[in-house]
Amino acid sequence: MRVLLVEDDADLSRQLKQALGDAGYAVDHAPDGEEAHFLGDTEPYDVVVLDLGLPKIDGVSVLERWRRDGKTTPVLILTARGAWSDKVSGFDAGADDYLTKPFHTEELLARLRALLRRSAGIASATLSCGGLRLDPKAARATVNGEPLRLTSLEYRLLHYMMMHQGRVISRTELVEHLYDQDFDRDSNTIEVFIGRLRKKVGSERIETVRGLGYRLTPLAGETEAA
Amino acid sequence: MRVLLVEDDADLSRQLKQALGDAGYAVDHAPDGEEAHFLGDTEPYDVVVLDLGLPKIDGVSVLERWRRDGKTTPVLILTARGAWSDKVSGFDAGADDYLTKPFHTEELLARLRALLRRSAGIASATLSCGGLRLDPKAARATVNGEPLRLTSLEYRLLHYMMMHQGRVISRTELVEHLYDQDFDRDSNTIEVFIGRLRKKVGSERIETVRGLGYRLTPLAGETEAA
DNA sequence: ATCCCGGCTGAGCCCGATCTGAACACCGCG
DNA sequence: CGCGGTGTTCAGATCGGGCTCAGCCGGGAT
Repeated sequence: MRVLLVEDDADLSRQLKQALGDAGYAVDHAPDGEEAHFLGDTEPYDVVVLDLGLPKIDGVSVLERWRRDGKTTPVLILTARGAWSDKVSGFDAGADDYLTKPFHTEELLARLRALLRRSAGIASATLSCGGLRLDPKAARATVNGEPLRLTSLEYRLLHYMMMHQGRVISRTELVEHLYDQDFDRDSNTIEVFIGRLRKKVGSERIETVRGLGYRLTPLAGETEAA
Repeated sequence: MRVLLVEDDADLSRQLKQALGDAGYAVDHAPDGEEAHFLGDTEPYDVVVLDLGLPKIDGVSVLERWRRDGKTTPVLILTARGAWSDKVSGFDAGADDYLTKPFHTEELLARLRALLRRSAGIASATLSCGGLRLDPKAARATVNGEPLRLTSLEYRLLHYMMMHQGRVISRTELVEHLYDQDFDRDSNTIEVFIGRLRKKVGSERIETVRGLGYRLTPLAGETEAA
């Protein structure tokens, strides 16, 4: 999952970037509204954390522009304590959730998980695909109850695929959502990781669709229990 | 589906051509307005991606000429960031959608899908013909709920036929929409693929109209559920 | 009844897409 | 500085699918 963090305070930015990274997100940071608008326009984020008090262009305007342009990416806004009106205008502009500063990092992470879940149209907190389970909160995955030992990238790959199971996902799309901005395009890393993941979750669960990408599906005999 | 990509920047062209190809389109590329106008006039594209900043003849003029000549092919224009006026004149000239550079490939693909869907006058995201279903987003087709295992060309063929079901489609038309410019005309590939497709979806669904082409129809007993 | 022509089909070639094992580069750590 | 664990690169092996070919079939015209 890839997140855009829009925050001008350097300390807080550093801290959040660290926390989000630890939580397994690929993070891009924009220190002002201009940069934020540009990045949001350019890169395919899964979710945005947007501070409303920003230099150059303020947060609400950025959000309004994105929505006017038809972007539906879920956005969580950060407001100062007591800045009630900010919160309202933020929602009017199309925010999906908010958090007032100061807040606990944990809470931010929890809300982000909820947003991602909602945006993927998934109800329950843990993702499942046949005998495969993934709990974003604990960053833990199991096959038929057996815990899986996944590396960070393997986990992120699986997470993304589970959020988009049933549909073909191109290598390009994977690269764009697993890594932040600068990444060498023509590399076969994704293929290698798909291979490694297959060894761990069972090859049959990840189907390759020649010329298009990969698709995660429950095994033939498995019933899909939501 | 066949798309004309009009873009002068060599790097971007290569990248987009790749991405569009990956997404299953047959792509022709025109590096300048003259070539664009010629190709658009000559070949039957399903959709056009048109950069407005072009050498020789500029994009807006090309678009204007096409529209004046009565072409209704959906056109998506690419504009430079902040080139507000370009976007406006593009719309005035008859563009169906726009995207400002730089943009994300996925978004381009999504918009193209939307355009194609709109242009075929089909509301739902999935095409259906009796017990046959095709979901372009997931790149997946089913017969009576059973998923079909289709190769890339089989899928494209079926996709095109479903978008024009009920009508006779000539081999020539198929060739023109499934392949890019240079394709050996007197080849029986289409027949071969029609054959393969019949084996997978049921021969009766694809009727041969001798001397004219093929027609995709629901089976006799099937009611067409939209 | 035969012939002709368009259409159908099975087999097989060939190339590029994909996979895979192993080596290499990094990094944090003791 | 050596080590374990990760991510990335590389090169060769493998595999699948698009295309061609040659021969068969069936309908309509003569």
